[in-house]
Amino acid sequence: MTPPELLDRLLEMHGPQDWWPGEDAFEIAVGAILTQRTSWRNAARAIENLRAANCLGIDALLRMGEGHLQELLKPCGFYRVKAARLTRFCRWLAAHGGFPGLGAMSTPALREALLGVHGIGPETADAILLYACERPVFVVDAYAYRLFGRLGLIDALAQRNYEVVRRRVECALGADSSSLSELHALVVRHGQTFCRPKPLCEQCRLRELCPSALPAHAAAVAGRGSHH
DNA sequence: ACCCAGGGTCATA
DNA sequence: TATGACCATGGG
Repeated sequence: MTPPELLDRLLEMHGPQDWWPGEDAFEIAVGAILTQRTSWRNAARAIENLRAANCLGIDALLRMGEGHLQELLKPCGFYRVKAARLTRFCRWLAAHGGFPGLGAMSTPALREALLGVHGIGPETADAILLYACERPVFVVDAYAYRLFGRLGLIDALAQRNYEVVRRRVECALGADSSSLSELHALVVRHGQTFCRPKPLCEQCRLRELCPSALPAHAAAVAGRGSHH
């Protein structure tokens, strides 16, 4: 199974996902930082706190005290580190002239610059690049490692290598930001519904994606018959 | 009382 | 290089 085929299958199963949930580029970037190892539900609560406090903007966010910011971020967890990360990102963004100022940078240069901001790692950087800047990069997350690994789409040796997985998908799909954003959104959706950390009986769905995946578990499911 | 969630950094071996 | 600890809240 190739990434384009996977995209087609996931689209059939779940339909278009309409990502990223965010009004503008800045809000999308804020969400990318706040949802680190955190459910979107909780990240959204923190974003709504910022909006209600009229602080969902680069200048307003930089003007408020760190303590106040931490209070608003509490619902999304890790609120002290996330307040610091958000502040550092805003300072960096302001120094580059906001999102319009980023347009002059090439995608590789912009990616390196984002990775240079303390608290922004590969996944957060790529989420900002793809969904806020609409650059053609693929966002690799825990769901992607899990699903790709179970599908045998990536070899076992490279299963935890971010760059290897990212390059593989980007080469297969091409520099098409809409396909790349749709695939990442679908991988998340599929992971939240069917591709759980610990295999459950919904692996029936996984077999639809790749009949040769998980032979042992597939056999167990077949032996038990259909659930649901 | 567990496990999980749209990561990243730091200390240690 | 590769694990483990840590950050912290909310839902199932």
